[in-house]
Amino acid sequence: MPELPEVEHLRRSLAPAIVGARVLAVTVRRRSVIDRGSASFDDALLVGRTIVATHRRGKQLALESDDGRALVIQLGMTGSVTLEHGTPPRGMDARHRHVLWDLLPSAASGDPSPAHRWRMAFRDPRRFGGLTAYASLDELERAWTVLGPDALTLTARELADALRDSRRPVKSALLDQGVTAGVGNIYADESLFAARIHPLRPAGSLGRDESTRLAGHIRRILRRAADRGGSTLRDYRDAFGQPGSAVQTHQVYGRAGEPCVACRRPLEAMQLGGRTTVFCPACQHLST
DNA sequence: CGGTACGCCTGAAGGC
DNA sequence: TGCCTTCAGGCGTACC
Repeated sequence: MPELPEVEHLRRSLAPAIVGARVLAVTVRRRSVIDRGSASFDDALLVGRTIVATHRRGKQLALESDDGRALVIQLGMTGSVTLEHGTPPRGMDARHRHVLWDLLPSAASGDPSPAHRWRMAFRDPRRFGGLTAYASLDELERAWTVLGPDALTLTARELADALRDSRRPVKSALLDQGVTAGVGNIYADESLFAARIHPLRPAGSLGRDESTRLAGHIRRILRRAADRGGSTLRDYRDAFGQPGSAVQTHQVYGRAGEPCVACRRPLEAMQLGGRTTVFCPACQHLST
């Protein structure tokens, strides 16, 4: 389930290959995954344009074209973007490959013969993800105003400001993309465990030292996971089909009933806002 | 405001 | 082996 580290690693693996590349053509297999606004499919999907940059805010990935358009890719639960040269890798069953771009890398700009073409594929079996087209970077920026500060660079002050005056459980606040963008179920549990804060703690009850500690752990855990290529539970793959290894560093997620790495008592699971939440009832405190 | 539930979707996994 | 149920959860929306 892609969260910020998975999207950031995908961006890093994608960017060197697609920045500078020209979109020669696009194949749309399933129109419903695309929100193109008033644009045509070709315009929305950057046909004929050169990709000049990649951007990311939270879990959203954006491709910027040379005419100032932006295409946002959201992976949802099971989305992936892969780069292929020739035939698609095994396991990429066709019915979930919704959009295919034929790309001509900048290095081959003078020779558009098939030997130099790459194909970028958006695949998403469950279709919780999708593509959204923006006619300008201003429009993209406006859309992103609903997102809080990016979790990878979240400051203690930003987190404290966002949590203040809120009585909802701190984990619910972390999952709110308007509080900070990029934290999902896995890294919310991991960050709260690292900070020794109980998921049910009212967000506004965190002391200054606690919110500072929490912000630090969020940044550190997300950065390390991104550097490890993200958490591959089942679906996640980077642009070249490689899984990430961050799962090995998880201390609570997926470990309910197993001993806490700190105190050896069994980790507990509960439902919070419909999400499975794993925590250590001994190490993570319900009050200051 | 917050919380709860639901719908969207498919595939993996477990029970029988 | 195969059928059925349950679970996974990002995100938008309805409703209390």
